Amino acid sequence: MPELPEVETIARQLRARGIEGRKIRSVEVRWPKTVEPLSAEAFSRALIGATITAISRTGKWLVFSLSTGMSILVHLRMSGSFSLEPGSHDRIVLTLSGGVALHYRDTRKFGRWKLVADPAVMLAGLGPDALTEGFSLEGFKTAMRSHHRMVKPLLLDQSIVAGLGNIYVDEALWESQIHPERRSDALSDVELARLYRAIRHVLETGVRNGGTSLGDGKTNYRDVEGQSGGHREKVKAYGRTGQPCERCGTALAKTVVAQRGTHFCPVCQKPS
DNA sequence: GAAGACCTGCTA
DNA sequence: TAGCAGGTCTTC
Repeated sequence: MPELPEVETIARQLRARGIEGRKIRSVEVRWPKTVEPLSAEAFSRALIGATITAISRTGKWLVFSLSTGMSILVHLRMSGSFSLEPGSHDRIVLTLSGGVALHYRDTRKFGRWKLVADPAVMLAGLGPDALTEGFSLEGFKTAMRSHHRMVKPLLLDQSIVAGLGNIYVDEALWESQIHPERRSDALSDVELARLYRAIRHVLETGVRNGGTSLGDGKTNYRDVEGQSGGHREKVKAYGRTGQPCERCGTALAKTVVAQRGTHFCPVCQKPS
């Protein structure tokens, strides 16, 4: 569930809650498959005594830098979240100095924690993070034109741009009025520029609003404070099937593109 | 490309 | 009860 804005919100909140600078006193791995590539025991041993020196984000990855020189890369996948309070579905619990406990919660158990010596190696397969300088209009145009693929699955491909997921891709395509099944190399200069701006805009707006969560069930995205994110009212396309397009009033449609639910305006976002 | 795997829980 | 979910990887 979490995409770039949700992961960024979590990183900021963990920093604001003073997780940086704390020492790891104990580690409880309740779902061993969450941890890679070590066994739960070896993983725990490697963490105990280390201090979390910094928390950052690249694409959808959270990076915990440790005083040992190692880093923990955390990918939340579909249902991962963090809390300072215990809850159901806690898969890893870190007890930190100062009486703080960090609870990693993950209902569906898809999330992964990787202990690595050099995060750059793991993150090397990613394209530029969508909210950094490295994500340039020229680079984006080149990447899109070097493939002959439908634009939606290409935007979901983290090696092109890192950070987009199903919600924000639908939002960016709606905003730039591009049909999700258009071929990436058939987009005009103007369309690519519009898409580039839309990507940055929807992600920045998502971050500003603290992320997006639809519905109310507990499988939805939650930030560190347990909140569902204020961006849900701002969504223009995702999950709005049958509701009027804010530009033209046409009922928004839902289809499946590359096995992903896809929301779009059949009038504003014309195929080919 | 598509389909299955990895998982659980909510909705229709 | 079947179908669906914000992600990614593997195997056709």
